[in-house]
Amino acid sequence: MRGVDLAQLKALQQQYAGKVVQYDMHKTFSPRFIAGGDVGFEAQGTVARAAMVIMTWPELELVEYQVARVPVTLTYIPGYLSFRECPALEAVWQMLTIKPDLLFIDGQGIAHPRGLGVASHFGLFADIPTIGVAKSRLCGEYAELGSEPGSAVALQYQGQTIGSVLRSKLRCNPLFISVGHKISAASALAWTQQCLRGYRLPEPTRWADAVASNRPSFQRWLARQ
DNA sequence: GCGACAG
DNA sequence: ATCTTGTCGC
Repeated sequence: MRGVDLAQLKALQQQYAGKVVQYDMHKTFSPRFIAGGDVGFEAQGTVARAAMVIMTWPELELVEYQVARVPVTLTYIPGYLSFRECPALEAVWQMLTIKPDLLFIDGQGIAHPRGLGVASHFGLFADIPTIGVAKSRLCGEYAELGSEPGSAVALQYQGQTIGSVLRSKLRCNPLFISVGHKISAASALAWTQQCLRGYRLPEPTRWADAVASNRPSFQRWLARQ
């Protein structure tokens, strides 16, 4: 699962990062469908399992989900996650009957050493607005965060603000929100907050994770269908 | 050289 | 990410 030249992937990241759009293409857009994407692994890490869920806005009701399994081509290397997960995400994306207007991806967007986390990389591929929602930090520094849900501080890296650190839920570790593609930093944070429903993760990401891991919450949803 | 390091 | 039971705190 190696055989690849990291210097070459690094050059690709620098090239792709220059194509990322960090502002709202449609200032007043009101999405009809919002999606969530997540990737898990099985068979001792040799197979990537990507899940994507489609939810209505503003109800945030699950209306479609798909799962794709693809052979892994690269081991996990911090900073190169997108090359490991994008093939599987691209596979589920093709399976979707409904294409979303906005997509949340589990992982960093531009909050990456070279500005190309998986949310940005996949956003360029799908060519739609994407937001990166990571459960931990890859790079950057940030000031102490308030304990109240909703409090947020800037994530800075080399003198630049690359994202926000958001306390989405009381007594829970914060989320690292960043622009994926075709959206502004302010919108990325605002849409994340608008998709919160009492849990640490915004609904799209939470359900994508539930589907990818076949969690009880998803099983109950299936039974009610 | 040493420590950090999305999922 | 994944392997996995109980357990501490609200």
